[in-house]
Amino acid sequence: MAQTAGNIVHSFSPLYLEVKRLITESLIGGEWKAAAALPSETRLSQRFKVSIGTVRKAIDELVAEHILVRQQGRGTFVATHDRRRLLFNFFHIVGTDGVKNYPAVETLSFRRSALTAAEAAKLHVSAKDNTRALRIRNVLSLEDRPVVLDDIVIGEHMFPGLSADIFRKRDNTIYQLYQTGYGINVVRTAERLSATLADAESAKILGTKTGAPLLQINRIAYTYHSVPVELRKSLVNTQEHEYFSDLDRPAR
Amino acid sequence: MAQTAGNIVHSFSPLYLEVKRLITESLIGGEWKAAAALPSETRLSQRFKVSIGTVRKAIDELVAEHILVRQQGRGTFVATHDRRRLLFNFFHIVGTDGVKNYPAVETLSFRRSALTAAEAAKLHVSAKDNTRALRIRNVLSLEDRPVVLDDIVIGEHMFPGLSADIFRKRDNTIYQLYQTGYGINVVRTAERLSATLADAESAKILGTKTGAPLLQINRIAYTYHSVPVELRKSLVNTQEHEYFSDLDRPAR
DNA sequence: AAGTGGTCTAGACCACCAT
DNA sequence: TGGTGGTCTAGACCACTTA
Repeated sequence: MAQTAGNIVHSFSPLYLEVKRLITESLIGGEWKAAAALPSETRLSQRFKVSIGTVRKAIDELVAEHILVRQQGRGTFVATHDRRRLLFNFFHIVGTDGVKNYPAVETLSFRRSALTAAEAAKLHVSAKDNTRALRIRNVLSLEDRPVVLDDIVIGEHMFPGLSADIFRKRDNTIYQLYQTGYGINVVRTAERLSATLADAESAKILGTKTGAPLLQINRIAYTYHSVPVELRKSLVNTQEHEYFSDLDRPAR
Repeated sequence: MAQTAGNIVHSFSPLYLEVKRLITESLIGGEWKAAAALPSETRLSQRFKVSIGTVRKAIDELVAEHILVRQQGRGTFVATHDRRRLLFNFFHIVGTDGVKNYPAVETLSFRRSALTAAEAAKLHVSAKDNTRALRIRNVLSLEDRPVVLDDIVIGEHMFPGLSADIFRKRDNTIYQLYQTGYGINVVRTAERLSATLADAESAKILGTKTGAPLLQINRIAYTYHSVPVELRKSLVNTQEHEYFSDLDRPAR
């Protein structure tokens, strides 16, 4: 990394991406935990032996990806999965009137069982690892009415010791628990949506009728390097709520 | 704009945002048409009497918003609404297997009628303007099978002279027609999704049964300064296709 | 007052494209 | 070869937060 202008080794990639990679690796390694301040840009530029502008460009990208948060005058921090971030980045349900609210989560069940072959493939778990699945079913309510039925599947190996008790007693978001309890930072999700009909069970839970139309969301949540962490199937009663997709940058 | 470091007037906003604003106004004014090259960054920096870095920062944002496209060694261009961009930025339907294809569009009807009060409000049209609506119904097919039923509503005043003939005979995307034919550049959309049931008419068009679950997408398309341009209601048969929402940056 | 991020400048050089 | 965008540096100064 001891490169100056006119002396770029350039095996392949620009310096700032290399710096970004190093910062990312430190994040993965746990050098800076959730909500912690990174060293100042000046210090980072000394550490990596690059100019401050190069550090800024690396951090720019991590901020754009919502992995880091800058606060002028205070510092640069590891983004946390608090309620605010959930609402802005990971929870895409709003009232038909456009109002966004934080959902109340009730855990209906917490079970362990085998991963199916399809699940193992999506979670990049080798079938011969015999990894088991944690299966968590939650109901999300808005204004005291059930709106979303979530079925979460995570690999047991990534969350050693996670129990129903720990899960229920967390005092923040689920991804916050992943982040602070297991060092797993969800940085991106991919979702596929379709329309389906409520079966008897989901209809009952969501307070609607069998055969009512439901929005189905299949989500894969990823941590750094696009490593899959969680599968989640959501069934949404869209009678009074909708899924919004404003493709980033809400206010321009 | 004759500001140098240490002599910033700073009524309120940073220089690069002012430059961005000026570039945007030139885009709105039609100084650079679709696919046209902007002046080089050097020339722009001379024109605005700022450093090249400041111009770059302004353009950075416009590129992030997909309004401009940079090509190293060639120049910076006004992004066009070609099929490629449609597929990556505005068409969110993929096969259940994840395959993305460009849809074939068939126009079922092209009508003129009054705007409803709700539509006028969403299009920021004053009720007393008596603006009429163009209502266009399209079926989008993938692999020769109908998948999406689109109902488009646009204000007649923004598209003077647009006829069914012109609409049908365009040889590119619909937003391309807006852009090159009427100088209206769609730069952003907001979508709200819900699940619904097919009525007899939509079921027939989409080749499914009455009462089948359909994904409904209500879109508002905006041009610069968040001015609404188009309302679009899409009904999607999600038997073999899905809506994807990968929140920007697909590959990280 | 000291420290942090944010803006702006100026200049050198690299990577890529068209001719 | 000349022009374009892309990277990197160095330094000055502004805006904001904390103490």
